[in-house]
Amino acid sequence: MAQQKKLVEAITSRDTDFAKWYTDIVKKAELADYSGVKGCMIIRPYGYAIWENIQKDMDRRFKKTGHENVYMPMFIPESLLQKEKDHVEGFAPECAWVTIGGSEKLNEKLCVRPTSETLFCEHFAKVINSYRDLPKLYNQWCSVVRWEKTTRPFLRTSEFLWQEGHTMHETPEEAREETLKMLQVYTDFYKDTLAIPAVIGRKTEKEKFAGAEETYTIEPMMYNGVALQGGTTHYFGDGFAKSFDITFTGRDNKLQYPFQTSWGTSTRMIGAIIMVHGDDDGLILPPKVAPIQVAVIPVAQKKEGVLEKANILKDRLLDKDIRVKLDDSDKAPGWKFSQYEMMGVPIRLEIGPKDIENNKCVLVRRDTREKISVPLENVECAVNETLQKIHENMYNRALENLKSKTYTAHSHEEFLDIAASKPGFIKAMWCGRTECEEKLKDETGGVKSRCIPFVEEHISDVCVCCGKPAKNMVYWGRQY
RNA sequence: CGAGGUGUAACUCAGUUUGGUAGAGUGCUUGGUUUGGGACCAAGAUGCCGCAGGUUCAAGUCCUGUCACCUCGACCA
Repeated sequence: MAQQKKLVEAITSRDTDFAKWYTDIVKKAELADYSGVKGCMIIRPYGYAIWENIQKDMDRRFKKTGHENVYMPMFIPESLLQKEKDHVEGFAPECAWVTIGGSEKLNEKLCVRPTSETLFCEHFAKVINSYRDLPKLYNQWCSVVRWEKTTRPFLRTSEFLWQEGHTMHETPEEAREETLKMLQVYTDFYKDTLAIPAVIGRKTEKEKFAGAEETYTIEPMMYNGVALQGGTTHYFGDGFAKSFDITFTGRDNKLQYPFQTSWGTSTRMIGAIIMVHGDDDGLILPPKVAPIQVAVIPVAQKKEGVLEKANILKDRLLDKDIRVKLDDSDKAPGWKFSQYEMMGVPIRLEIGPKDIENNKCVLVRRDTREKISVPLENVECAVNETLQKIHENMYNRALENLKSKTYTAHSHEEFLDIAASKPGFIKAMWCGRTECEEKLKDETGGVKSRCIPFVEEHISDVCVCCGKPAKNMVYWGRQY
């Protein structure tokens, strides 16, 4: 019992103070550290390894859908950024500028990219000449800078790592299809790799991306009922193409403007993993991105044969491409148990003299804490099956949380009541006017429209705010 | 940008009221005993007290300035 208490003291309980719990985990699981520049973080090896696994998986999905990786410069000349009016208005407040090179003041100041639409457009203008050059399906892995006022590790940092896809198409239909296709790629990735369910749909006029015609979003719900915009895809029409004078000769031998999309996800996903899956004992990592999938903990490791058996176990799992770590440091086993739980390692294998005697080892699941005795000859099989089960259980648990914290508001009064008392998503009808969104946000102290889902339910005939005829059913909620 | 808070060992912090040898716990190093849920004994190492000025015989402590970070708001594709 005394031991148990110590464990709990290590991290703030997530029900007591979710924000504190979050930063405790980031630090104690060694995901990231603060740096000397406000809002910038150091992504530590363990955190970066998660990002590498995310990258690997996503990149495979991008390649499979025909995309190529490129790299654009990190600086955008002011004149280039200003070519598209809505875009520059949206981003100007959060740009960082370079005004001096060496000791010389620059003739034109350079923006450190907050996103790369303008750079891609400038390049597209050069390389797209004929319908035969289309589609262009590009993606870039890089970091971007947005001068944020309030920052939090992974969720909102001044500089963050991300991928941004930029594509050009011959027709609006094809570009729209791409926009939705990539939203689906994101949704599949969240579900199949991160074990995170989400609400997906279209952003309202007020919430859409600067310069976009349509913005789509994937909105997972954190444990505490708060939404996180987990990824977005945008359909630009030919707006940027016209601003940047990107033209091609069509099949009809006439000059035309191509249709454009962009889409992005960032290291913020690591924040989502923490906040969707974690518990009071620390991180719980989805097996597919966990840098360590199995921690082998020898017990009484100085006794003859223990380390030897543990090493054999490790090698056998390595042979099956399982990411495994054998911890043979001289820390006490109990310390190691807690440590790997804190770090969210999906499976722990304990092996000690008692096990060896019986030709077994103890397999412990991080998600349920269930302990299973496994015959040594079945280890590979048991581990693989359990990893799969953990993934499914994590997804189902998160889905249950999302469902149980989604409410329906039939009236204005009910909307305000839910917003005040129940953290989560609210489904409610909306007339389509921005002023109603603003009013609801003011009245509730921050509840905003999340998205208009692809399949809308009919809750009532009128807007939950103004009582005028309703156009859409909207998901509402607070966000990070 | 507003309000509040914090800067002292690797970490968490005490010491600041009332100026007088730089502290504790954890961690780290070495040796030994241990090992199935954060072990124990012994011996060690570790300081620009955020930074810059000032007052004083004497400053972690008082004064002025400055920088950084944290929390909460406002803002945030």
